[in-house]
Amino acid sequence: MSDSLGKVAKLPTIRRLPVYLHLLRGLQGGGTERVSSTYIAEQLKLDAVQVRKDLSSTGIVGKPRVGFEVTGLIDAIESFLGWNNTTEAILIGVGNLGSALLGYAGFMRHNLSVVAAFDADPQKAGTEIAGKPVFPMEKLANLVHRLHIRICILTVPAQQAQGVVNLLLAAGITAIWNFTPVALHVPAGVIVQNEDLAGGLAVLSRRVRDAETAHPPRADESAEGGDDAHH
Amino acid sequence: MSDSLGKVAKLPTIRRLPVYLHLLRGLQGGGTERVSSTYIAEQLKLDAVQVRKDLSSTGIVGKPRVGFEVTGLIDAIESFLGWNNTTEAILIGVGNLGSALLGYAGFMRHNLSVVAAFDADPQKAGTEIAGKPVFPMEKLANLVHRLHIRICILTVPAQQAQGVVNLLLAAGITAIWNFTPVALHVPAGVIVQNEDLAGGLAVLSRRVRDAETAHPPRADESAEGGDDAHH
DNA sequence: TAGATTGTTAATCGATTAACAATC
DNA sequence: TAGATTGTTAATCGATTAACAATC
Repeated sequence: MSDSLGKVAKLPTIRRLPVYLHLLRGLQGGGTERVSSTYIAEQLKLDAVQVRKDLSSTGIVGKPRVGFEVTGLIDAIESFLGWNNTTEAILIGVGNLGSALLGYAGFMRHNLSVVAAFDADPQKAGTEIAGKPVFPMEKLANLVHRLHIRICILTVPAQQAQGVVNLLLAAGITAIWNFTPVALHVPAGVIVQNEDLAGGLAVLSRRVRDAETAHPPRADESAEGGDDAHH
Repeated sequence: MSDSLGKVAKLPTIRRLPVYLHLLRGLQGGGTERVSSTYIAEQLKLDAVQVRKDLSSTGIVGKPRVGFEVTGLIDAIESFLGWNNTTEAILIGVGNLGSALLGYAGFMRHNLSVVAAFDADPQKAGTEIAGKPVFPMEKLANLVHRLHIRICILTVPAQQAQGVVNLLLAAGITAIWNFTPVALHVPAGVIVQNEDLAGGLAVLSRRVRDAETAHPPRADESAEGGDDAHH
């Protein structure tokens, strides 16, 4: 039963699928009809075997000697991710990041549609951001029930994260895309997907620091570094 | 030499460090002086051994029976990530996401300071967003050189990504935090850190889809799904 | 001392990479 | 057919988890 809509795919594979999708859409726009795993691997700096394995987990099969049909691949990936039919979501916390995500065109291309936003600040209620209405928190439960919303994008300040999540759970939300740095407490069966910008920044910072240790910056800049980093 | 500022740490470990940091800062704010790996593991839903291994890669040592000093841990993690002295960066592409990141307070807490933004749209030049000046692309090379900037946050449309990266490379940028879905082409030695929102959304989408397959939604909503997902 | 906690070494698990058979 | 490409099975690599010794 769990295989009826595609094989089981590993998390790293799923993360790579949107990258394939982006490349394939470009090819499709340019009129290309078939593509080989070798070509995809070159373009994305991946291993060709990995590409084939990733693609095969969506259920698609290629033709030896020929490659894959671009359109078929796009359909397979979209279908595998559930991106072929629109899912509605709400967003909570209309600060900098929340406002940006409201206007982020990428979501619609991925068929996630944010239908409403909420904020604890009563000043924000009644306004619109990127064409999306902002409501006070009191309206949350009612709207979620009425529209059968299951997904919430969480962009509130860290201190309020768990409190808001409790409201979401009470309202019937079953999946949370969590942009806060908080480990949310939810009952079994509720999906929490942590989107950790700080984690990415940490990796970047460390790589920059490693590179500087290997090749120290020019002497005319020495005032900036080299002070207390040694423990 | 490569060990002088901490042991080598795996990428997953580095990604987790900011999560520890957030918890520890909360503890510090509450006046807690010491903490055990067991407690941290409970709070963050991690394995205690993993917590100890992660922490030990920053160079810190705990005391058996006692635990770790909160302040010492914070210092060790910040120092390990290079977050104890401010690094200056620029941002290119002041759209929705770019604007949000300009105002994203999280960066300052992590000691990355965005000093200027750039945009190809001449209408945006001369304005300020979140207190940060927006310049036309022509000023890029000059400012990067003058301020010895090495890090760039890239939030331009996908089509323009590689072209802008070429400008960045010419200007002397050596590290790019890439928010576009494009596999950037850079020479060896230049750091590219891909921050892939679509990847996170893909994982969320797939998990939601899996959950729905296991426990289908109520019958009164059947119009929404179950159409063409079967291959 | 006894007991709790750290830190390390070994075992397991999962993902990537390599080798190769299948096929158009 | 010959050759290129797919897809799978085995081997390697890396990260997590488990077992246990060290220590305050």
